[in-house]
Amino acid sequence: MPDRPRFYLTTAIAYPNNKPGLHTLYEVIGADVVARWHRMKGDDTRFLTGTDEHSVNIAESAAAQGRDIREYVESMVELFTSAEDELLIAPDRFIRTTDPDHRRASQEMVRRAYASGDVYLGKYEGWYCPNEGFKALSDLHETPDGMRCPNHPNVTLQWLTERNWFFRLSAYADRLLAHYAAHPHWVQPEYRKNEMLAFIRAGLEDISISRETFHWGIPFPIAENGETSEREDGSWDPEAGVIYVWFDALINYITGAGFPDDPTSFARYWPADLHVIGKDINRFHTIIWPAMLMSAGIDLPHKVWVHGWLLAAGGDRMSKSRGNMLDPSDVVKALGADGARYVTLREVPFDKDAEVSWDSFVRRYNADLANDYGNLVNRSITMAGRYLDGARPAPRAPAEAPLAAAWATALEGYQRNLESLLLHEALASLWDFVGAANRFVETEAPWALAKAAKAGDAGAAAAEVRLTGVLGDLVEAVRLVSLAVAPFMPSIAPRALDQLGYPYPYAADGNGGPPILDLLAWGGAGGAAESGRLGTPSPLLPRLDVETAPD
RNA sequence: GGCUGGGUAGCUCAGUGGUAGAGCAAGCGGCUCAUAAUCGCUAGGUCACAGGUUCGAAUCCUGUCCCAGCUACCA
Repeated sequence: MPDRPRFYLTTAIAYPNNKPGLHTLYEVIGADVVARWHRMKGDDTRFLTGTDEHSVNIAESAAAQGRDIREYVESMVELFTSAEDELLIAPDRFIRTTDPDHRRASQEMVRRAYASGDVYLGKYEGWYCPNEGFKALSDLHETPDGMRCPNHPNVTLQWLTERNWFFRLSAYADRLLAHYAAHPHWVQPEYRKNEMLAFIRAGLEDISISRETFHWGIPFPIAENGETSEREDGSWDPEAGVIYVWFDALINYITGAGFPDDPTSFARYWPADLHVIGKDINRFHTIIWPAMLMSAGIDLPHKVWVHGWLLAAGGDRMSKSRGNMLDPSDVVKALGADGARYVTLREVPFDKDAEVSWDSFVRRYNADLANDYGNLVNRSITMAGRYLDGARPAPRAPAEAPLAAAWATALEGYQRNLESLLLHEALASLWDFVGAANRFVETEAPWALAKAAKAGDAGAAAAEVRLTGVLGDLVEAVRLVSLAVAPFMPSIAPRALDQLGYPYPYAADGNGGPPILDLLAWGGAGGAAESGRLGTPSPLLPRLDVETAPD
């Protein structure tokens, strides 16, 4: 379907060293919502998540456990794919840097940079921890006894020099600044862009892009003499070393689009519309990565969105070692996958950090999902079913339905905020409408109308008409909200539609079905709207006991 | 240390010169369709602190205190 707009988005690939916490998955949940929204809009959507599996630390962790690296990595990656499954994350591809096509992509990018004259042989010098390898200066402490690594305070560090390939990042400062000037919104939020601009203006140094002290990585494709390091039997000369981190990890975004094996796919999906990343890797994505692409003659992604973090009480960063992280499995167990997705994205603004806690999640779930939305669905279907004998009432025309105007406002805000990645604001817009629908019930008091309709007096017929109209509007409101929120709550949406007696036209990942904006018009249920019967009401999002907590 | 952003109701935050706002949590009342739900009302703030400009400052200026981010090779 070449006519459909395409939308390609990615998350940062995860480093599979531990079972992921909810703070790690936050980015993937947010990106999954965006992907589902585009799929439901009818865009040809490609969504990439994955794992970054090469590093000396991974190799050493495997060795420490006496396990084969590949077997070890398989087991670690499984933790990530199963966590994504639990949270209903639906990537079109889960890319692994150990995938064969990724190796080819990474090597091709090195070759291109070399061909552009941006790769040269030099020396990397730095503090070397015998237990851990080269250490960044920022990770070390200076003590009276010399430099020490925090993980091994009793080990004396050595200053070592290693032969290394370098990438001429320093040559790209002006071109990067020009790109920032020509595309003022390409890094968002704004303050994240400004940090990078300040960094570029301060001057860029070249970066090393190979290592010869460890071998768990993609073979560096170029030998010292500038020829290929591939040998006649197809193996790679270990003397050439391996590609170091950024020319490996960052490449995944183009591998995932089809580079270099599938030029047709690559032309279709690249440049990416959106990279969603965390603030800790901003520099790599908005300085190094664009320079690498420029060197290779490849267009730059349209937008990089830098999100913040979930913080523990007191503003501490979450981590396994601090013991303050939320286990996604616990949250899913308590709130359901839909509830976990909703509260995470509602409690944490997608452009800032926020403190979260088990209590704040439960409070948000109960207030928004159980009380406001879930109860609205339940009371609406119960009343319509009881007062109209199960026939689904049709909504009134927009001009006669007070809720239709409120919906237009809500949908506009929802869509605008969703498209600009303010996911928390998008939900707030939708929930304004949920509030309006609950107030509408109080104002119209369908139970009183139902009584009047049965009174058998002069007003009964009018009351009957009004009752049907009110309930029709209400049922329509529930349909609209439930469908609109589907990117956030992908398994609740079809259940809500089913209780309303509507079919759910989308696949589990949001593909297929008509463009969602058609269905989100007031009265826009299409052929399915014309007649039908209501399903059986059943609480979708049961209220939680506030005492519920893990452990 | 330098640069940037921020400190407003119990909690999370909006509010950039003109009588302090929202949501949640709390209290009271109404209603009964509903998941002890929902609707309405109430309470609660010397807007970090100290000066200054102004008829008037949460909002502008100066200083102080506190917090966060950035300040290059970790995945």
